[in-house]
Amino acid sequence: MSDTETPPFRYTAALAGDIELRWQAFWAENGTFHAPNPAGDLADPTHPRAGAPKLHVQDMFPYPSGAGLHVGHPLGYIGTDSYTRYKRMTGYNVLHPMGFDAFGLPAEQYAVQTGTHPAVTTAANVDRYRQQLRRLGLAYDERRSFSTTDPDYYRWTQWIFLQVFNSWFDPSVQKARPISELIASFESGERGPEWAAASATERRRIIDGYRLAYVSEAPVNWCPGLGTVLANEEVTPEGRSERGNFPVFQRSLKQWMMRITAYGDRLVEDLDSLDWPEPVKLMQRNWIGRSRGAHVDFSTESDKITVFTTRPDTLFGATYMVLAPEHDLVDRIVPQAWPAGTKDVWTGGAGTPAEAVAAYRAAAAAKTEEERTADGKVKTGVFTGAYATNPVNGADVPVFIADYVLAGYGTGAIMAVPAQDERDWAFAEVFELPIIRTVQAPEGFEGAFTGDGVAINSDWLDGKGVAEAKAAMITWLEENGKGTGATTYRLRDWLFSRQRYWGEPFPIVYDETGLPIALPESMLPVVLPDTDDFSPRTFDPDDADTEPETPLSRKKDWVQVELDLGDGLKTYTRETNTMPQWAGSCWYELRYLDPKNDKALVDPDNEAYWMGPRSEGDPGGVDLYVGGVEHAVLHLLYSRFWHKVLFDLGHVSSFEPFKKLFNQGYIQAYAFRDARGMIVPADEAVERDGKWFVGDQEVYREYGKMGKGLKNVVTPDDMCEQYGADTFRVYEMAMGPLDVSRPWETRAVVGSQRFLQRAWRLVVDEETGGVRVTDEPLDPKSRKVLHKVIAGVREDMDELRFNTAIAKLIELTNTLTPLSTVSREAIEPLVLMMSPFAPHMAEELWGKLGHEGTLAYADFPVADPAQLVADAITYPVQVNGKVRGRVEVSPDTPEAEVREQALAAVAEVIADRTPKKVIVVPGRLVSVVI
RNA sequence: GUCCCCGUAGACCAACCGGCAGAGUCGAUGGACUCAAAAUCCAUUCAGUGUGGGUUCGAAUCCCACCGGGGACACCA
Repeated sequence: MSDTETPPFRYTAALAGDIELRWQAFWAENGTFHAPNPAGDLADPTHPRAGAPKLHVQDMFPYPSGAGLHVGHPLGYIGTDSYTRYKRMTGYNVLHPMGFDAFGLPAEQYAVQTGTHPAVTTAANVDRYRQQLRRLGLAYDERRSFSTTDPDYYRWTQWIFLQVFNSWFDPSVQKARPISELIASFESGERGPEWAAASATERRRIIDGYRLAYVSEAPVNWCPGLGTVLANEEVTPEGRSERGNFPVFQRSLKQWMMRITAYGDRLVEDLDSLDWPEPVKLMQRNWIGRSRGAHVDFSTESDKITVFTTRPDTLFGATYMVLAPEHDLVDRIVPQAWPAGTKDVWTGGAGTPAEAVAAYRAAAAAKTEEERTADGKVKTGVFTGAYATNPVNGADVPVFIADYVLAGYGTGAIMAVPAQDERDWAFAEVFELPIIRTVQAPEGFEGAFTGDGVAINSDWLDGKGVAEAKAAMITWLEENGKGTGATTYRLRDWLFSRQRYWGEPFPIVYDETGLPIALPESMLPVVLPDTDDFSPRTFDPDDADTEPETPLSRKKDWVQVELDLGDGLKTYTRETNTMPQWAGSCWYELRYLDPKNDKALVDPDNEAYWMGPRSEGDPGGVDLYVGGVEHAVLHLLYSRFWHKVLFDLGHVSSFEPFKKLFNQGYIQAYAFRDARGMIVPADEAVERDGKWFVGDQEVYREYGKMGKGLKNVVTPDDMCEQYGADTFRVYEMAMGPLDVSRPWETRAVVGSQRFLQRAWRLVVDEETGGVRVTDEPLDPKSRKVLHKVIAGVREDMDELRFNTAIAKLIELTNTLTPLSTVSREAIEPLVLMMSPFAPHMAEELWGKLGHEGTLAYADFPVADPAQLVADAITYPVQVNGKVRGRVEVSPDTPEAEVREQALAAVAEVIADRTPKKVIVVPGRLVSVVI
């Protein structure tokens, strides 16, 4: 291409780049996108939006990787940027911040690989991300940006940890309360006499048992390959680590936990107050897994076995019991020899119950999780030799162990009711156990009946429906001391410690008792000590018998610390675990509100303004939160939990962090393999006659994530270089609805560039650079189009339908293009409406149209209702569903008149037949039935 | 296996509460400009809505079944 032949003032990538860098500098210098707070340092009563209605829109912040952004990453950011620019122009005080989630495993692993300190690589990555985002013209209030690794930020992460540590959950009010209130209640003696008799250390231990953050020795997910323990949420159903895909083993280790289970009910129930996609709500409900039912006690000769059941109404049909193989009671109930009546299939061929149990346990332990849960697998198990007594009818039922009962759920023991449970049915068939129906199944029904029906074979329950029978049975159990109503959760407490370096240190020390002591707020932040020795101790991924070792524990001079915590100067030992990656992202939405506040996490006035509830029942929270569906459980559950704790303790007025959630789609890309199956660079593939070639070699197309592995990465930098940021933004927004995933196609980007070029040309003469716009009024027909487009664009913007909004803007541009004069009446609204998507070009044109400064606070165009009324309506006239004619009438024509004209228009088709029915749909069509 | 979402021109996507299947983009074809090409501009092209039923005056839209794609859950008592 020769520059001399391109018109000198054409909107090319080079010109776009020039305009874009200029406006980005302007916005930064003038603080154009600073949002005023009601209180504190960021308050600004002179700001055009001070005191205006607020709108808090947020993206899930990125984890800055070494690879930088590809074109898929900013999709949501551009969406929220366009949306918030629009809302700002309609009068809102918009908060649209961006930060960086920079602690965590990947940064540390990258650092280990490269031998560079994670602080260095993280800072470099954050820097690069900032540059890339700035280049796209994203309108962030940069004063509110932070990384979770900033000590000023994680000081407050640690502060929240202290709040959690210094609280307990009071079930009587279903909320967290300060631990001091619990201590006071113990000291008053209202919680029994043990307190008075307890030593100081014992008292601490008692209290520690109530805290929302606590240390416990419990089975946890130990991942030798990563050298750390993991939360349940971080382990895949296959029993491997979500990150790195290493084997995970159950080990009993001493770890920090957070009592998220206390919030199970509220985490389920408050979902109803949220405007979230249903699938995400469902995933959270599934994960929490609340079930209501009863604990029922079955007695054996020596012990009592408590089971959890959701179907206490079927107790009369319980014909055997099953314990998880690991259940504590198994060894105690196993008798010396098989009792009389033991069937052969029950013994697994073993000579004694003890041998059978041992053999079964060994076999179960050797199985992988996949084998254990394999679809359609036959039930296995073995008789323990013991019998228990069904509390409702005194029947003796055999007790089995089987791996279909999980140790970690409920009590690890079940009563088996084969007639009403498919799993129990399958087991009963294998082990020849009796099946007694206790719910009337439909005629001819085979198998376990889990539906609703009338109780049968159940003595005093007979005739009751399932719900009624459940309630009656729970009452009976409680009155007879055989059980209680109970609710269980699949959700486990949150394993909160990691044996890694790159995370927030705990604000915790230990004294000689080995019990944890919270550091006072005045000692925050506990700064992560610098070290060259940051590599975690990892192990052979398959070696379960290894012990985690925290990198911080090697830093002896840091671990041993002299402090005065009220008892004079003493030596303490620091906690050497660090917090999990989720900690920093659990509350960042709050810090954006008041990022510089060093007195409080967030000033209450600022929190109430940006996130407070607006009406009764309103949970408050971020008005719009946009991000990928992959955070449906982990991040969104943890942050809801922390938010509720902060709410209970009075630090925030909203009881949910994110009122509306929107899941954006993904941009994926084609990748190509040659005949040998090797990936070839996607940008070298050329299409010919429906086939793809690199040179003369045919290659084969597939579809997947954009990434190095598939050699199909396209970066925003490439796009800015080739087309400019505005073109890139318009393309991403125009290619489809924000929530739909779609393939990237670089060659289609030119369409968006052409659109911007046409719009540019409406204002600027490509040869002279002069402004072509006149003050002559627009012709009436185009005016109608203009107002129709304004009305449509507003509607689309409000609903986040950016693709259709852009289509309307293109339509308007295409309407104006052939006109001989370019009227200001049309151009100014067009420029304003384009500005959310192509802000740099719009600013530039706005200036050329004679305006000073930025258009960021200009009023978004409003449609004139008078212009939205059509001059004439053309009614298609259908006869028996087929269009047979048309009539054109003025919009205010009465229905009867339309009907008459329509019938006249199709008189020939109707001929001498009599219409059975004539339907006039006002403004739409006329349908004649003959 | 169960549940959820989605199938519309060659590709990406529109079509509001059931009312004439097309707003926009790419591609393709033709033309203008050019010595030529690129870029740009103008014009044209193309589906009857995954399949089969049903409801309705009228179905892409609602209902049922099936096919295809994507996602979630998968012994949670």
